[in-house]
Amino acid sequence: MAHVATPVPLVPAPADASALRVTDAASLAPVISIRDVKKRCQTCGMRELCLPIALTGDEMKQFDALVAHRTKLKKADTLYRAGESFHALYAIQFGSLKTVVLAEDGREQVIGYHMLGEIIGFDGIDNDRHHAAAIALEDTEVCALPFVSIAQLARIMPALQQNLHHMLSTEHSRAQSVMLMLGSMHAAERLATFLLNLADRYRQRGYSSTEYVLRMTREEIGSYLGLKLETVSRLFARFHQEGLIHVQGRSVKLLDTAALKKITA
Amino acid sequence: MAHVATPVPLVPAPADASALRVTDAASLAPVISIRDVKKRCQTCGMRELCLPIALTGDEMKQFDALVAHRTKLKKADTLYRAGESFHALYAIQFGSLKTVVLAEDGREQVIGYHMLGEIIGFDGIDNDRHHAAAIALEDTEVCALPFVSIAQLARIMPALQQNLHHMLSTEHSRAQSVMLMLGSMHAAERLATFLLNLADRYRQRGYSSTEYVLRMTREEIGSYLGLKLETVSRLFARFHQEGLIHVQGRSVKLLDTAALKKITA
DNA sequence: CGACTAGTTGAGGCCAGTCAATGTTGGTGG
DNA sequence: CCACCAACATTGACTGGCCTCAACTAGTCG
Repeated sequence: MAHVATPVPLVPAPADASALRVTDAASLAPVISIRDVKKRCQTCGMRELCLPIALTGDEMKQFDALVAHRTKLKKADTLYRAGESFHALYAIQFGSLKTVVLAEDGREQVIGYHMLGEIIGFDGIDNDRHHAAAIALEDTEVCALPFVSIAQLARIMPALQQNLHHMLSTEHSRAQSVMLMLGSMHAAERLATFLLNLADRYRQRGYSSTEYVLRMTREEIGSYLGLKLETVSRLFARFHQEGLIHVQGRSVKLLDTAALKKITA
Repeated sequence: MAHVATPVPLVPAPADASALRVTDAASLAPVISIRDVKKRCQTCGMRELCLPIALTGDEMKQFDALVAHRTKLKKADTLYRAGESFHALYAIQFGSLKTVVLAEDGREQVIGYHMLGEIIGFDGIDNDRHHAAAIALEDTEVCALPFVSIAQLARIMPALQQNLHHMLSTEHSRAQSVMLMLGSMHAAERLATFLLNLADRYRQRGYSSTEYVLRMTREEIGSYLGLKLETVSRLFARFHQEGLIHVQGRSVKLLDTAALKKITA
């Protein structure tokens, strides 16, 4: 069963006064000295995609200082649950997560698939509680960025403010695209859109855009696309047969992206 | 046919130097003096729901000063189109608008229905272009809030910054709910959810929550809900027959909200 | 008054869902 | 290392909900 991740301090927290309680959520709060966090934004491979893009060296240092801690998640671990109090955004260092919302009757729907370099948690800002839950799909590591600190820093650092606005807006645009997909596309169009979208995001990250490994089960993909797992499975088979892709379990190879693109339009 | 609205200055713009070109989009830019805008935030009935909530009197004045102009829209007028350059958010004074996104093949999907007191335009922040179009569903009036000014003011006015973040996040949460609806609900559940959502929003605005007039056609409602207009029409008839609602064209009266709520879950 | 748009209602078809059986994969412990 | 098990995936047969097509009505505006 999935359990809540207990953030692992990279270095044992010292017992002296420099130890700082970063958050108020007792169950999640690690006692950890900020000075002891080893990895820094300056050396982070993801900084090009993260909040501090376009910051000067000095600004970067200030931003770096507010990173509360890094959290390691194992597969199926929960980063935050729906209804849980919000205090931080999370930058994904590596790995991937899904975000899910629950209907009142218990049905759940995957509404997001997030990979390294992306920032999640925006849904908690408006009423200090998360609407969705975030669950790791594999071994994953995230940086916790306390939101009050970000907001504070954004006031004196226009570039950071702009980045924050951009990220919030990008999330919104992404959501709009998903709505378009769910509202007006057929099953095959949805899957093709999904496969091409993944290809694009892997390409942006310097990975192969034609060959990748899915991190979600057929059921999770189906949930994200508003389809049943059997439908997803059948579509994979059909695309494979038609020579558009090669599928072997979760390994996917796009063979004819032009044809896939044609399906989406 | 829908045509782009030409914002009507409330007072003829003077020809002197105080005339200020508020925007660069030539076709949309009204030449209007900021000093001549009559209505102020202080006297606006919508200020409780708008960006300046919780601002002090002095802060409110500063915010008020940045409101570039008010725009009057007739039914079917376009406030902004997809692809158009972004420069302002819009606060809806009265009336309502739909937001629509277009797929590459020309299909369009309604992704939002916005009423007085709401702020739209957030989708343009990330790459300075709007992703969706906003179209008036009736005679409507909006305040244009230049985004650079808002951002600037937010840096020195934490309450405004917080409001801005909240609004962006609320939009995100709303989008998540729509995704849940489109991805995992049946036709009847979707319509019931829609009707109850409208009831709630009218209630928040001090209107009747059990009796209201729809501003959208069956086709637009269907597009928003991912259904065809015939399906929407049939569902209205069914709900009516079952005594859940009373429908007469676009006038709706909710008779059994408990039963409607039950349908959604 | 005619033309047009919006809405209703019916008949029939198809796409995706449901139910069910079987195959495959990956992790765990003997 | 292999056997076992559970989770994941595939495939087939059938069903049903929503879409499509179509005819008709009601209301609106020039």
